[in-house]
Amino acid sequence: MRSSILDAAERVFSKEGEAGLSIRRLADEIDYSPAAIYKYFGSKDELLDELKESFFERLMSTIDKASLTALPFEARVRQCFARYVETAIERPHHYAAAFSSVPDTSAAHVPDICWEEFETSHKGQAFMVVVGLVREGQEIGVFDASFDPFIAAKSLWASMHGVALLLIHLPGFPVILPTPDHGINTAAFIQFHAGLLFRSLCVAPSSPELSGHNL
Amino acid sequence: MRSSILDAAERVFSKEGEAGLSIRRLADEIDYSPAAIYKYFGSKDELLDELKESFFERLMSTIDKASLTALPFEARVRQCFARYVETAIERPHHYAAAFSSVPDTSAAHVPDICWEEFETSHKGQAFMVVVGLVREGQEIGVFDASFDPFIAAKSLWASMHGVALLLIHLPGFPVILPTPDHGINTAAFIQFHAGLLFRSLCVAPSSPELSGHNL
DNA sequence: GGATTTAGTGAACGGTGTTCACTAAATGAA
DNA sequence: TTCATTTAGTGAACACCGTTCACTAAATCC
Repeated sequence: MRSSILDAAERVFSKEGEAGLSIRRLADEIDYSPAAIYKYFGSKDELLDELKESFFERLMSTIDKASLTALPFEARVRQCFARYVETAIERPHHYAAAFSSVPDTSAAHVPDICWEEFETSHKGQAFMVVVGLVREGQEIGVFDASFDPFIAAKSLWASMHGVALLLIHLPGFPVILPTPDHGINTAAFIQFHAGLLFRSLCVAPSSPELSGHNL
Repeated sequence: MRSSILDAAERVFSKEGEAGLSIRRLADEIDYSPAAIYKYFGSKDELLDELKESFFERLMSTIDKASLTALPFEARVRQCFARYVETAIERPHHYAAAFSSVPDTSAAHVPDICWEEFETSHKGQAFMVVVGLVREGQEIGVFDASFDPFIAAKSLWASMHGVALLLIHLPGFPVILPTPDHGINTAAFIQFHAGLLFRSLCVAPSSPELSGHNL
């Protein structure tokens, strides 16, 4: 029963996002009264959180798996990057909704979320994978060792995040360009961006042709 | 009258975002009936679009002004980057809302928005400023000339976007870190990220100390 | 079999965006 | 000035929304 609610919610949310998902419609879909849902979920937000959580689990395991392949270092970094963005845009509503709340600025908040809390979250685990990659790159001498791996990882994460969200929110990005010559498809753009990020951490960046990924 | 509605909307939206902004509350605030608002705006969305539009005008003129300063090239690029992100997080609800719609994937959309349309929008103009910076860097021999300036500009934009949104949505980012040594404030993080982006386009990247901005 | 917990309901409350027939005031023309 | 017409603004309603709560009916336990 509980899972049939979640299934219906997942189905509707994937297709139409938060806008299309109402308790009443959900109840209709599973042939129960709206009030019935509240026997299994405290609120709509609680239900939504569960959807997002299970999506983040997928996202997390995706990037984790990508980081554990036997590929050479650069290819592995690119793989992580690409899989992250691909998974995000695969379920645009999930990814966008997971970063949709704007915390109240008026509250005098000393760090609202502490490290311990963050570390155990799926976001935190995925973040640590990136930190690990930066460290690895530094250890094998490919990345400049003077970067703080945590701060560098945050930059990388922010950058991936930006690509994912721009692909989600801007239809036609990255295709639209003044002349057709500049056209580039999504996968190629992700690779281009990954190359740029990799290059930004290198001691002596590779050539901008980006390891043979011609555009 | 029309502008008094917009003023009230701007006031409420800045503080509480889309969640706190209802037609009825707006009507209350300006001592008119809810229906009165529909004499001046076709719908709530139309009203919201006007708020976002005027915000994007500010954002656009901010980055434009930053790109026209007499600073040396790298400092100017950093300035553009920083001003963009600062302006975005100054009005978090505006910036986040401007990128909140998830287009319907089911629609078989050939480019939903074409270049001509994009070019004349404020987003498009800001984007062209970035393209111009990339070109300038290539002309003076600082940036690698083999990058397509349009594609590179998209990467830069996506990256800025990601930093802005992560700062908006994640309270405590970029502060939270496992040990206090790794702590970094927002302004410093923006500069760090700008340095990384600059480096990623350079022919021979500067040292990772990032031109003296110690962290 | 009787008491008790549980699943599920229908109706309501207060909220939302939006519409529409309506009034009352302002405007223009004669 | 007077009458016609446009305009600004309203109140009530519609169809939604999330949520609550007294309530029934079935299942469970002793």
